[in-house]
Amino acid sequence: MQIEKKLVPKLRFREFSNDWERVRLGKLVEIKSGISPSSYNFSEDGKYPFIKVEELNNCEKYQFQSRFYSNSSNNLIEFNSILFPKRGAAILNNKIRISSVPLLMDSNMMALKCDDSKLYYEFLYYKIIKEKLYRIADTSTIPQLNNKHIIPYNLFIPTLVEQQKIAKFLTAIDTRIHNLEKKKDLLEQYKRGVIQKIFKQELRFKNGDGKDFPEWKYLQLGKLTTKTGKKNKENINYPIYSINNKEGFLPQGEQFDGMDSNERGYDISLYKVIKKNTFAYNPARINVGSIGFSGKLDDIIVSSLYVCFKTKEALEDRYLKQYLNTFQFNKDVLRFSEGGVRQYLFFENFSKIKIPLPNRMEQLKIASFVETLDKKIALITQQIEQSKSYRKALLQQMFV
DNA sequence: TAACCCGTTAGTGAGCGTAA
DNA sequence: TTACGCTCACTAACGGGTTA
Repeated sequence: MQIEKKLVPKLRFREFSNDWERVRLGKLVEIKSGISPSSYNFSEDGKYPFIKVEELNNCEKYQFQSRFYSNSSNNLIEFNSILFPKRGAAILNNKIRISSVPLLMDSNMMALKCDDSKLYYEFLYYKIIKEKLYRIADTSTIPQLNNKHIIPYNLFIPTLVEQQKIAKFLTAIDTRIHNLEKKKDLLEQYKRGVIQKIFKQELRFKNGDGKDFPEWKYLQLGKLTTKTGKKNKENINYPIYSINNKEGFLPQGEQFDGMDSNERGYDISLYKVIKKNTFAYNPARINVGSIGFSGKLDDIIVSSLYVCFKTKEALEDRYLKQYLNTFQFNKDVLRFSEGGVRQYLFFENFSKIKIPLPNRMEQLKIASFVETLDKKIALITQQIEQSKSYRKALLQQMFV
């Protein structure tokens, strides 16, 4: 006997009980593709924002920050349309947004305008987020989505009232995530401001007796650090690490598509061995923040091009770690970098950078203070992740 | 014939290797 | 140590072919 699949989601509001209806998406939406920017005359007083795939990275569900505006109403996308990329890797990243105003868009994007009497646009928005664009798209060469994928796509929908209720519930969770992200932004801004004040000595700590700490010295990093980086001459299979500008030290396999230099057949006997509590940076990338601190990582190796160093007794690692994130340090990196097409900061010039040096007790006070802010930021980040997991679970269970 | 599709090329950023 | 080139991933944009 064939058991008919019940057409209702696992998780549902109590007041609804009807089966969901199977429909073809093509019958409920108007599909629009964007067109090439060469078709528009952009001007500062243009009425309509022009959105490219790139803009989807830095915008929120409804908010866009366009760099281009045009008065052309050619191929205008109505507000409350669902926007997403139709070509390229952005499909894999599932970047879906809703237009809050009429706008223009690039040829690599697509928009769906719902028939409001049958399909609530925010319900469709969450449905596509749940289904994921790449599952609908062709992914043979460059991922792409066309009308042929949208028109025959079958989905199950409840009544309009239930659609709205589901969408509003999920929107409330999105709002919570948005507020937490805003809070995190503010805290990060505050941290930047406070760090600036501390290093300009507009804000000073007192010692345990409530008295002022001694005046700061200003010393070159060459006097406060020692270059390290013994070669892996014995060709030992130490774990191989990279350093990137977001996470610092990172297993190289994670940075490069699951393959590290050893697996690629490179000569790791030239690599440098990193011990605990060592700083390392890429001299061609330190200008974008590619510097890391090994902390508890011990006996790992990095590419021969990295500059590695340890701090001397007068300089606390925790203090230096915070100072490396300051505007002043980044400014000095640019000032002391050399080169033609590409800028480099090798140890010789790195050593010339002067940094403010409080006594060790004050360095630790400063580090502890900033680390407290870091902990708060980490806590909010964790709350954001939890909310996102909750949202993901709901998306799985509230749709058929 | 306009709209759509999609192959292709150019450009950019990030990270690393290696010859001189 | 230094400078350049390579690879990979990604986006922007053009433009010729196809389709409705």
